[in-house]
Amino acid sequence: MTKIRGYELTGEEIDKLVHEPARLKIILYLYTVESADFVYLMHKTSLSKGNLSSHLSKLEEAGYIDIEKKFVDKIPRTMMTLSDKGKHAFEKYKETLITLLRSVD
Amino acid sequence: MTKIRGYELTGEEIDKLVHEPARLKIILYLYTVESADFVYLMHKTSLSKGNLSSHLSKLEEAGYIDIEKKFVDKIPRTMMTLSDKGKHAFEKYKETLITLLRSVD
DNA sequence: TTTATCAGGTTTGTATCACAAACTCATGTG
DNA sequence: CACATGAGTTTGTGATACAAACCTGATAAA
Repeated sequence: MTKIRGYELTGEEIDKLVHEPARLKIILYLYTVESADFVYLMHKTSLSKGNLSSHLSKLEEAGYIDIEKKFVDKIPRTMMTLSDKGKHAFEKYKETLITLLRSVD
Repeated sequence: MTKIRGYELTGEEIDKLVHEPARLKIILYLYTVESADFVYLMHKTSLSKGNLSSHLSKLEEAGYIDIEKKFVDKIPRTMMTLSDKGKHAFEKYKETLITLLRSVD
């Protein structure tokens, strides 16, 4: 851990990928549900299609979610699942943030 | 609370002004310390001068902190204090976020 | 069959914002 | 004086959140 003139930085760093409210919502839902489609997530998070799409791409790039594109009755259906990496990232983030917030008590 | 086709948004909204990690650190320190100068905050948060300065301005604009410029032995000294509004904002943010994070348990 | 419509996404454009480099301005110091 | 140093502020830039416009394939209507 870096030190600056004897002052420490606040322990753990915040994972910005999880921290962003839009993505945090997505992750929260996926964490409990295990698998959800695009439209469901859109309603649950109240994000626009475009916005949701780009956040999902970012999460996928980071390996936090897996995206599987199926066809159900010839209608495309995109299913999102939180990967193990994503789960761990969220759990760590949760720890970090709660600790940080509780540190004032 | 807004509803979209029967789906609810996640209760409380996240205060982005507090949410930003750099500002969250600042607020956390001010919350416990009640009053701190610029240089102290710089070291504690490990932010650059420029960065710290602009975050402080934003917090001041929002009325979350009070900035008082004094001279101590002819050296300028800027003291920051968390206002009541800022305290409440933080407390609400803390509640909101912990609730949100705990909601998966 | 051609045209329109719609569902399910993706790509593009833009406004905002975090951050650091460069600047300001006053005060020591040789 | 010239130069450095401390304490911030302003400016410039790259990243990013968001929505508007676009795309692509399936069904509906003419």
